Amino acid sequence: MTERTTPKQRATADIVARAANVSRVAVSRAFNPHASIKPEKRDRILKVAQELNYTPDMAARSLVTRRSHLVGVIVPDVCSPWESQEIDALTTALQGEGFATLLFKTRTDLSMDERLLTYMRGFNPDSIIAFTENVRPPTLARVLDRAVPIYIHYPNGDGPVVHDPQGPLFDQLNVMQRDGIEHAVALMQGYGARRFAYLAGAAKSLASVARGSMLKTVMAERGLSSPTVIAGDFTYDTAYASTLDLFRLHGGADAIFSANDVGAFGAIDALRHELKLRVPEDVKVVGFDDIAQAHWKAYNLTTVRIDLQERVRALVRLILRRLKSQGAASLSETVRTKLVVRGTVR
Amino acid sequence: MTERTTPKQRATADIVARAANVSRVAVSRAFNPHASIKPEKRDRILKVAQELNYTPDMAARSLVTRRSHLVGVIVPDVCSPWESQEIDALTTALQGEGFATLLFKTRTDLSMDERLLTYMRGFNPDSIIAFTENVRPPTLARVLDRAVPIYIHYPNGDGPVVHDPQGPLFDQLNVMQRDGIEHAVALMQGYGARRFAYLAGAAKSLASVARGSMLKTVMAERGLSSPTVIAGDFTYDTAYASTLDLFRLHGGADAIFSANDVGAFGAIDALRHELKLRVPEDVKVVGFDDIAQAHWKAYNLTTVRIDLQERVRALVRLILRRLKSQGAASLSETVRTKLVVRGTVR
DNA sequence: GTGCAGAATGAACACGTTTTCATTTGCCGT
DNA sequence: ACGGCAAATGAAAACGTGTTCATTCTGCAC
Repeated sequence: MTERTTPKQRATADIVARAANVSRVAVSRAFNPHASIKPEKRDRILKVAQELNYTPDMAARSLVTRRSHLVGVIVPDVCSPWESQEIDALTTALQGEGFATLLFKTRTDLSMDERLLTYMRGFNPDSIIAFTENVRPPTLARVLDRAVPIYIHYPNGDGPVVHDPQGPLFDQLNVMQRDGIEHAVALMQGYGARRFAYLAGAAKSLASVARGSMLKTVMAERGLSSPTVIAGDFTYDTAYASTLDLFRLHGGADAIFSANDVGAFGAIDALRHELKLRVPEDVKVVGFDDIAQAHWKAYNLTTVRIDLQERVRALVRLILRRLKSQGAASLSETVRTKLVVRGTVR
Repeated sequence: MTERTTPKQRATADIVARAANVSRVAVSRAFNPHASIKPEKRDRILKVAQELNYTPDMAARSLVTRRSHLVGVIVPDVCSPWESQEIDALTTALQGEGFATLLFKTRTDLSMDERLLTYMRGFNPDSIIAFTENVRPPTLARVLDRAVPIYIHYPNGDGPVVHDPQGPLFDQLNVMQRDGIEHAVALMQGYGARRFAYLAGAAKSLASVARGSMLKTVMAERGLSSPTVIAGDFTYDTAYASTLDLFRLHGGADAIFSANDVGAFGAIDALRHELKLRVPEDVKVVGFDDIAQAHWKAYNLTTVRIDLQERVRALVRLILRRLKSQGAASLSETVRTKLVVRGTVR
C-alpha cells in the first residue's frame, strides 16, 4: 500500500520469503499454479510479493525449467504489411499464453546467415517460426537443439500434408491455396479475361512458387493457356517496373494475378498512372493475402485471403502442443484460403 | 568437420572444456573478447566449440552478468507502417550490436496494462523503448528496476531539451519538429492555401499534440489564422471519415496537415473518391513520417520526414551509452525533421 | 485414541555461466 | 642466474530459481 521502501536492490525470492516469514521454496510454489501449497499461504505470499514489486526472474527460471517462454520469429522485412500483421497477431496471441516474441531479421537478400541462427540459439527459444523462405527446417534443426521449428508448407496438389521424411523433426502448418485461386480464376474468366499474367514474388520463395504452379494447374483445368510469368520480389517498386515491362516488351495481359497484395498495388499504379489503362475495365487484378490496405479506396483490391486469426491460432496451437508433449512425432495444422471480392475485377 | 556425433544433449561449457582438455573457465574466457587468454588456446577452444555446436547460454550468462542482451520494445500496433519500419531498423541495428528485440503489444485502446510491464520485467531487458504514448517514464521506472527507459520527446518551443526533474531516471530522444512543419506551411501558403485543417492523431498521443501545437505556432507567425482541428487516431479509416465530416459539416479547407502519413492517405482517398475534389489543385495535403508508401504513385505524398536511420542510430547510441556507464545521469540525443516535396502540394 | 493416506513443508541440490582471487607461468632487463 | 612484473590459469563462489526427497502436519475413518 504505502511505497515508502524503494529498494535499489532487485527483490528476489529470498527477500520475499524473509518478509513473509516463509521458506524460499514456498515463494516459488506460490508462483507455480500446480504446486501444492495452502491457499491462504499462497495469497499472503503473493500479496507481500506485490508490495515488494517482485516477479520471478525468467533467466533463472528457464535455467532449471528448460523453458524460456520465448518464441523466436525470423523475418526478412518487418515492414512488409503481411509480415507485420502476422507478427502483430502472433505477439498478441503469444502474450496471452505467457510467451514473449523474440524478433530477428535476416539479411535483405533473403540469405540466411548461419551465424544468426547460432546467435539466436543462445537465447534458447522454446519454438521457432521462420518467415524466410530459404531457411529450411533441416538447417534450423541442425543449429537449434532444444526447439522444434515450424515449417510453413504450401501443398501443390490436392493432398494437404507432406509426410515426414526420416530427417530432422519439425512441425508443419499447411496453407491450402487451391480454393481461393480457383475462385479467382473463375471470376476473372467469367468477366472475359483470357490472357493471364502471374506476377511472381521472390524467386526462392516457396509461397510464390506454389501459388504460381497452382495458378497454372487451375487455369489448365479450365481450358486456359499458361500465364505469362513476370519476375517480382513482393515489393511495390519491382512490381511496378515488371508491369511496365510486361506491357511494353511482352505483349501485355488482360488479367494479372499477383503473388501478394503489395505487388498488386504496384501493378495497379503502373497500369493507371503510367500505362493509362483502366482497372478493372482494361485489366483485371487479383492479389494475395488480404492485408489491411487492400480495402483502401485507392486500390479496393480483390484478393485471396488467408485468414490471419485462424492462421495465428493454428501456429499457437502447434507451439503449445509441442511444449506439452516434448517427445511427440511431427505435428501439423491446416488453414484455408478464400477469395474476397472487391473492385479490381469486374 | 565430420558431424558424426549428433549429441541429443545440449553442449555446455563443461563438455567443450573436456573435449579441448582445458578448464571450463578457459572456455568462458574464449568467448569473452576482453578476457586474458593465450590466443592459440582461444582459437583451439573456439574450434572445438564450433564442432560441438556450442554457444554460451544467454540465460545462465545474464544471471551472473546482469546483462540480458534483450531490448524491450512496447508497441500498440505492429502493423502501423511507421512503427513497423522503426521496429525493422531498430532490430537490424540492435542485432549488429549483439542485442535481440523483445516485442510486446499493448492493448488496442492504448491503455498500458501494468500487468504487462510486470510480466515484461521478468525477462530483465537491458533497455526499454515504449512507442505507446500514454506510458510515461515514471510508470516504467517504477515497475522496471534494472533498465532505464527511453523517453521520446517532442519539444514544443525552441528549446530542444527538457531538463530532468527530481523524479525517476530516464533517457531522452528529442525529435525537433519545427523545421519540417515550418517548411510545409510556407510551401502550402506559397501555393495559395489559407484555410488550414489539422488532422490529429490519437487524442492522448504526445506526438500528435506536439505537432498540432507547433503547426498553430508556425501559422500564427506567418499571419495565418488557427487551423480547424479534426479528430483522428492515426488510422486510414478514421482519417477518411473525419475528412468527410470536415467538408460536409465544418466548412472544408484548402490545405490539410495530417499528424501522420497513413492519415494523409485516408484524407486523400476521401477527397478524391468520395468528395470528388482534386489533390493538390483543390486541396493540398501534407503528411508526417515519410513512410515507404508515401512515394507510391497513388498518393505521391509531400510529407515531413523523420530520418529513420538517424533516429535509430540515436536510439542505439542511447542504449549503448547507458550500458557503458550504468550510473550516469540522464542522457539525451536529438534528431531533426525535413520536408520531402512530392505531388500533393502544388 | 490410533492408524493412515495425502497434503504441505523445507534442506539440499541442480541449472550453465561469469567473476573473484590466489597461484603459476612466461618474459624481460640487469 | 636472478628478481620482478605482467599475463595466464584454475578452484571456488556466486547469480536466482525449480525440483527432488525425506520429513512433518492435517483430517478422517475405525
